[in-house]
Amino acid sequence: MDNITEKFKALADETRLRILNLLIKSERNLCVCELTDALKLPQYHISKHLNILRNAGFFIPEREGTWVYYNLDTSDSSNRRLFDFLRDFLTGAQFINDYELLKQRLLLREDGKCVVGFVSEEDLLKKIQMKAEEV
Amino acid sequence: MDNITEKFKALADETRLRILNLLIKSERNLCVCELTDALKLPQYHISKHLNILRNAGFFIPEREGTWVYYNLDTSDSSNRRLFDFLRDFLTGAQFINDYELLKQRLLLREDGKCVVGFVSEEDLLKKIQMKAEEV
DNA sequence: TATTTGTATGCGAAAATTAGCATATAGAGA
DNA sequence: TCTCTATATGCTAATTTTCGCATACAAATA
Repeated sequence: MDNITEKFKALADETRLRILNLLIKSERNLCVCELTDALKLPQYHISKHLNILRNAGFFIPEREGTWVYYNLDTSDSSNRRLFDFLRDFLTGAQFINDYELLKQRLLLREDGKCVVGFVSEEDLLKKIQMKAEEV
Repeated sequence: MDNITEKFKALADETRLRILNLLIKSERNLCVCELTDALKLPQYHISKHLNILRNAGFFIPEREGTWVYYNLDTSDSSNRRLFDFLRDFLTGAQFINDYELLKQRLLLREDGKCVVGFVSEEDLLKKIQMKAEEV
């Protein structure tokens, strides 16, 4: 299969576009549990789609302890162009909502790192409030 | 399904990328028999994929007698961006070969219109030669 | 109206993809 | 070493997509 065909096949799935949406808009690496919480899908579901995107050459994961962070691979110029292209088109309500939830979830990071595991949406607000009170 | 997801699904097939490749590079409308001959696939195969691309909003067909010409819809700005993007990435050997064959096939046009039906690759050279001798 | 030709489509089989569940792996810490 | 937590994967069923064939449709021509 042609390389570009494989890339487009990787893009032809709503979950995978939702994952890329979060990585593109947040402009930072994200760990699996953050993605899982933001998209509210089973963790194995996220892991599998991440693997498909990785095979298509969109990113290389980095392990840090038990956490694995996914970064967009912007060293490749065709990837950069594709991500720029995507950024302007991931405008649907779903994509916006996902990113809003992710931004909340990222408030729980400490020193730029994820320090909690899976957090349900209802626990998220409580934790954020607790964190705010700590300071 | 999100609109952009549908567009990417439409792009996630080698035959459909090969069709778009021909329309993008030739920068002109193409009829079904020209596409069929250039890609050397069954006519029903081409028609079905054309239909999928049409539903994704990439073009609107125009009938002229029994012929149907497919044009890229460049009135839509997101389409234009997408086609520009694609042009630079449809560089595989298959895409180049397809376009070379199409260029040959287009030599049989008269007054910018397709006037023959299906032509096998071996008949193509003969017809081109006959045409050259006519003049 | 009958025929020819270019194009489109209905339908079942085959192939590819995705979802769901259970479970495995990897690393940190007790 | 045992446990806990974050992540990955094997397997099967379900869903979706594609293929292949036959045939239908549309327009031109006789």
